Amino acid sequence: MNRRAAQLLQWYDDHHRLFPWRVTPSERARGILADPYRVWLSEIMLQQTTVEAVKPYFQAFVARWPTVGALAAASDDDVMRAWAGLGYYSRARNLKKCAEIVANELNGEFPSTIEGLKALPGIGDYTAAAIAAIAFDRPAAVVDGNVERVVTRLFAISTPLPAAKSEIRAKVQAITPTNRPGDFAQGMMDLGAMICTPRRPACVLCPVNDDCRVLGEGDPELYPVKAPKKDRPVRQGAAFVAISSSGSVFLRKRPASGLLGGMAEVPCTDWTARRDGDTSADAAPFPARWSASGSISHVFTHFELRLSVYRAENVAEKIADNGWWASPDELPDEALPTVMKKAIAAAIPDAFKAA
DNA sequence: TATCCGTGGAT
DNA sequence: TATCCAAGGAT
Repeated sequence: MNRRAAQLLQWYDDHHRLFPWRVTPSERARGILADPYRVWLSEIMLQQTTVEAVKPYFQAFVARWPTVGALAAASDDDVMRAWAGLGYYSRARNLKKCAEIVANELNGEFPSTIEGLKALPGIGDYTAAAIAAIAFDRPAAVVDGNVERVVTRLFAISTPLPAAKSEIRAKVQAITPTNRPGDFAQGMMDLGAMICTPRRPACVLCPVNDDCRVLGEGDPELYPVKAPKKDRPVRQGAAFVAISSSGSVFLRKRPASGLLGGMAEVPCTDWTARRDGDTSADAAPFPARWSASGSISHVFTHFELRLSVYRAENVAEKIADNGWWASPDELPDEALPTVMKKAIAAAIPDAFKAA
């Protein structure tokens, strides 16, 4: 084993983080293996998402659906409701598809190879390598944002991301040991999260600081070099919160693909970058006594949305038939993305407050 | 390769 | 307040 890997593994033994989905190094040494289902579920949830945000969702999912078979047997709507608030909802749609394939076509067993894993929906280069290494002890090159940062610093790779990805992957493959590749991968990610951080890295505590090119000759904070980001345009529209005489709110289901695909919404106008779009009550989906109820702003990855919110009370439930009416009790459990909860809260301030 | 796709916490 | 960014994938 190369010296970097040995030092990294020793550091991981001493300083690894504990997570509900993780098997500790000592457990692994005693022959306890990670459950591929839990590894897969956690890796999907952790894509572009912080550990603290994932923890309660992971616990709720494994409590409700302990096996891939149980998840495959769940309804699509139940899965989307359980995912609501975590973001990137295509992950939830692909999660369900993947569970069905594994449960129904693969005898309930996840593939152990990169190729087999990558063939499944929602599993790309990173996740395939992570599952192969962590759940099956395959010496796969696991490259996430943490590893990109660690490796560009270790080897002083100044090619901007994402062009540097292939170069980084080759370096990671070269230093990945055949013994304990899963612990090595998790150790590299822990190192990036705790020591080799984006700002003010704790190089004095780093187990491989004696072999880091950037630390010797430059400023680690300048790595990785990234391509410049695009600016974020503003779009605007109007949202309409219709309330029935019993206090229920009218909801619709969004189209299955695209932004917030398959999630619930209150009726909205188009979200347009144009400034001359109609965001008045005249744009309402059906006639009612609409009154202005403030506005909300929500930042997506590639645009900022400003919504004028209108509310109407005592709306006859028969007036709209392309959705459903959610009672105050049901509302918090609907598959509502955060932007929709904001819009509803602007019209009904206590809609999502604990009873 | 570039773009689309959420959310919330840290700085 | 503005920006970054966190265990990326699909197209």
